[in-house]
Amino acid sequence: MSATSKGQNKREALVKATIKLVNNNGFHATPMSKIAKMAGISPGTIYLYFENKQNLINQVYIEVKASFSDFAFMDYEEYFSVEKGFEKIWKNIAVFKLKEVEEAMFLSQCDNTPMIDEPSRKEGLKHLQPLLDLWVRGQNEGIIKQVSPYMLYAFSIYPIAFLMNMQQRELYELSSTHVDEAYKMAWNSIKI
Amino acid sequence: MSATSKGQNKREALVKATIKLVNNNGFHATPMSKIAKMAGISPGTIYLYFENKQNLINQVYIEVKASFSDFAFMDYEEYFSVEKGFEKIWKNIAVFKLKEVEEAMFLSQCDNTPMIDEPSRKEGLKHLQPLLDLWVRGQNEGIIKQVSPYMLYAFSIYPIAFLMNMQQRELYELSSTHVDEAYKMAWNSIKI
DNA sequence: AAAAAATGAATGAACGTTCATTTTAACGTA
DNA sequence: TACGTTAAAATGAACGTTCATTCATTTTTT
Repeated sequence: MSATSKGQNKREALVKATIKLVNNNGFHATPMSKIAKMAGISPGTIYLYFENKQNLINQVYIEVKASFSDFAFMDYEEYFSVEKGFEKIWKNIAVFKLKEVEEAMFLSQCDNTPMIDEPSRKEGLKHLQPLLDLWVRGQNEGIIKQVSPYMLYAFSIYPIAFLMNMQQRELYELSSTHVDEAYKMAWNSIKI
Repeated sequence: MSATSKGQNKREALVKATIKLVNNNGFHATPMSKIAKMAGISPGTIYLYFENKQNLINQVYIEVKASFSDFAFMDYEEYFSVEKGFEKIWKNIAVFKLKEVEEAMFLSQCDNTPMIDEPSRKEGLKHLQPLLDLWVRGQNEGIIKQVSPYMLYAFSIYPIAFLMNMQQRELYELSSTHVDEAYKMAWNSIKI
């Protein structure tokens, strides 16, 4: 095995361990030593891949956010109708949040916490453009409500995070019927 | 000034300081010494009011949650029509989240973080019953969608937290027009 | 003068980070 | 292939700092 691919493995292991431990304990309550142990390497080795703890968390955030965005626009094409396009993206996001729970919870924690620095936050926001574009198109076609994209996001996408949270705390079971219900409510809240 | 009321003041100062510092730095990155300093007392004195740091944060969470709930049901009466009742509660919550930003951000961080222990989380959840009751009544009257209260909450109440977040990060300005828009979207998403 | 409240220096444990040392991989030569 | 040499990667004990918590002492109240 080449040094590079071995390096990739350790980096990957570090990222995975960070996500899991931060989910369970929070950023400042997960020591580098534990991250190292869970990744199966020595504490010192972390610093071959990341500058320091803050940099580690920022990088992990950016990467998870990117992977989320990739997932969100999987199989989405710009020539889709506004309604079909939205359905595709919404359901992608729902699948991600309900199946990739570790990553989704990690993002949710990062987004509601001062643990990520501002540049990395900005970096993570870049990828959502296609959805914004879709909404503008929908507004031009008279299909989507003429309100700020923040409003559209708040009422159609953001609720998924809450459902994920409840599902995770085992307060609520989201069957595929429920997901369909939820999608209808989401679409209903943004369509004219 | 009596010893009791002085004690209350110190306790209050501690609670306020905790909220502010945890908002800015996160739970584990706010030392007891800083909380004490901001509250204008000595570190040791904290332990006259709270068992330890975990207990402090749990208590603050429970109290802020209670104050949020009180605010949510201010001027609400059970004899209100479902629509009027929901509007009252929704707008109360909106005012709280947009005006009492410190407390709202604190709750948002607590709810997305492992910093609060499970019993305190449960404790904080108790107060929302009147809203659930209202929804059940609305469902019986055929006004409110026949879906889980989690779903109703996700699509009508939870979005306010996102708008608060954006407002706080100065990415979005929520005028009273926007609040009305948002209310209509919320009502629209739960009514049949 | 006694009791209650508050103090803040001291304690010991935990953590992020470093770096001298060891281990592993890569390469060149015969 | 086998061996010796060099470079790269990884290690983990040690360092310095920070922090939650305690308690002997001081200050305030009764």
